[in-house]
Amino acid sequence: MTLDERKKKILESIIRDYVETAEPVGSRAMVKKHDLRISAATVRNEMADLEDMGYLEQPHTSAGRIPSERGFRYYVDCMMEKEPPGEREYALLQQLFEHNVEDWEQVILGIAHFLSQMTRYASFVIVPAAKFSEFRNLQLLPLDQGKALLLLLSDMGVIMHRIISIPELVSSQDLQAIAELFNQAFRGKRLEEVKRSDLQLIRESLSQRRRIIDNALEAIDNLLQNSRDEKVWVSGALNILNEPEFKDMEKLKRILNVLEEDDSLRQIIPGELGEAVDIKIGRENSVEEIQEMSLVVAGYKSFGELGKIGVIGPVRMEYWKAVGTVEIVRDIIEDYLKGLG
Amino acid sequence: MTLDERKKKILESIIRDYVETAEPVGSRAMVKKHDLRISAATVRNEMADLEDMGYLEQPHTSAGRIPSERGFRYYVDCMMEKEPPGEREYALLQQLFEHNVEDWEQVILGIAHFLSQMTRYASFVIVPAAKFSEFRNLQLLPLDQGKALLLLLSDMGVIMHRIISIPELVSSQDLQAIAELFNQAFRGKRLEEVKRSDLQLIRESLSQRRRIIDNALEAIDNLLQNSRDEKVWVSGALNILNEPEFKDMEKLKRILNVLEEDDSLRQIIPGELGEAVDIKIGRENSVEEIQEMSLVVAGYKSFGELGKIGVIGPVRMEYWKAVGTVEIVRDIIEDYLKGLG
DNA sequence: ATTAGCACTCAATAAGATAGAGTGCTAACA
DNA sequence: TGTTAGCACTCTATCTTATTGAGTGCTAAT
Repeated sequence: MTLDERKKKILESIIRDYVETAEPVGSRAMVKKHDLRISAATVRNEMADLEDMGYLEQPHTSAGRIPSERGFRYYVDCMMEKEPPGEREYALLQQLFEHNVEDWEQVILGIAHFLSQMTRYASFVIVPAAKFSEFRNLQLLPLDQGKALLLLLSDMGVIMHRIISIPELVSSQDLQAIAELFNQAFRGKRLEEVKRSDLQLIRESLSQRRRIIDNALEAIDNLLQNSRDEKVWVSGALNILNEPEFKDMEKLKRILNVLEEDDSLRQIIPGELGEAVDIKIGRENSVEEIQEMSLVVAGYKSFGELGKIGVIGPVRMEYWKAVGTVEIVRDIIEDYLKGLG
Repeated sequence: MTLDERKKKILESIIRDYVETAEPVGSRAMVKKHDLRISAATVRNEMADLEDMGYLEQPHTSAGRIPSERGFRYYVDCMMEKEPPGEREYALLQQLFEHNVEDWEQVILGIAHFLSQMTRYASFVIVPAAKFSEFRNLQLLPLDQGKALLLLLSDMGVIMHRIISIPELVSSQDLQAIAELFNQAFRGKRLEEVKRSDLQLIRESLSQRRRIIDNALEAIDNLLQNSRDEKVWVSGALNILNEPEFKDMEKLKRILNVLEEDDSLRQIIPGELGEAVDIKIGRENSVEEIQEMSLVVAGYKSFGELGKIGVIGPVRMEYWKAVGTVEIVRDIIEDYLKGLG
């Protein structure tokens, strides 16, 4: 289904006006604003056509037109030119790396935060689950008075550190020996492959020093159970307070609650992502609570796994800006992570 | 200024009704509800007195009365009996410690989260700045391919871990020697006392292996600069969406924004705290944006420093519940932290 | 194919009417 | 002297009714 140039022009004008004002767009006002060289009556005819085709809709008979979700979809697929962020924003984004003090998760979080500020929509990041990363190294370091630091490293960096208690009389060599046991058993394995039965095996193979082993095992076991899932972060959720479509308190509550709950978000964000930025408009989302919102998501490679970053905003979204910005941010993250390897 | 029994009873009734309904309380309805054994007319007289004394106010001449901030203050100071959480909640709270996998900051965060669920207000925690903790141990562990793990421990646990790059040909003994240098210089010092000049000193005293030292120093220096401040966490901020006094969107925005910004919160929460739970009602708060809210805060001892935990809600707050709950939660946190030592 | 003109529609706003909860005051009562 | 019933009055919230104005669809002329 392809539209002639004039219809396209009109659809685009309506979309841009509507995105800006959140009000239905009338024929007269539109002709004036964009000074198209046709009359309002002609525009009305074209609008009626576009409505028949399903690209526009009318809140009520005597109101202007607003783009339907299908209208947005057509625009996004066939007409949109993405708009990368300006020089100034780009420079600010780069600055985030100058004081590179944080660990990489923190850096990505910072980037996501900035993404929400640039777009004025809520942003989210999904960091792949640590369970997919590769076991590198387990360390047991003696601390004072019957305590030791258990340290677990994978190719993603430090995955866990926890202070465990040990008998008073264990030597640092003993600890190293125990750690070595873990290392031999697990080196190169993915964390998800480390099963409880493996843990059990180690326990049995080394029955002396049982207390240390037990404590270490318990910590690791807990880690494996609790960190199975990828991490989800949202920032700038309050941006939706500025959108007129959410002036209704009930709607607002529903949506903010969804944005606050990790589990809901995991469901919302598409599982598979291609190279290109993915857009879900309104009811294209399967989760009911956010069928009045749109998603713009990009995937990034993180230690061989798929991470995700994007924004979530009203259907009446500046897709051109959102797509341009998310894309750049994705590229920057990938570059950064590549630099870490 | 003390009130006779009847006035107290009336003030309390008004407060409880108003807290529950958020509506002005009229004489007739009140007499019926609480079946006081006096007539509405008498109550009206008493109300007029209480209004003269400044404990009640009238939104407009023909409305009922609502408690003034001073009224709440009187109630809180002279009449209130705090109400600890029920058995069931207490049990749930205890459960939080069963799967004690997290590090202690995470545990405290979990407790604060639970606090917001119990009270239905926003809760906050302030964790004292790491700069006050005592340097214990610096470790440099070799990883693969020109990388090492820098680990900084204080009495508060692991303060920092960061992967730094090192020349390919450094032995594990070399790393240990370097770490030992830091340890001798800093052991027992408070982090806040470690000055840049000290760092400089180490750098000069060991000019070979400069690259490792430089990288380590930079990481530490960054840490010292960036972790100066205490950490603030808020949870359950969305609870205020349920309060009728914040149905106005502008008010809501202002308040949620304050709750989201660490710096604003730091200003809001009183710096000094005694043994008892501290209550700030409405305009007793100095920060303008939250002068329609009340604070209930308790301090807890954390590694010798003062941490804070509490709730923030509308002036029309169930102070009795809030105080009871915050107090219990504070005690539980202190017990927990004591157990860590 | 385009456009001017006109009757019609409908939400949003304003203006007026009503109801109801609550007060303050007065006078009677224990 | 403290308490209470009664009553006139006040004021908001709500409901009704008009009015306005932006916008449409249709028809006829260009």
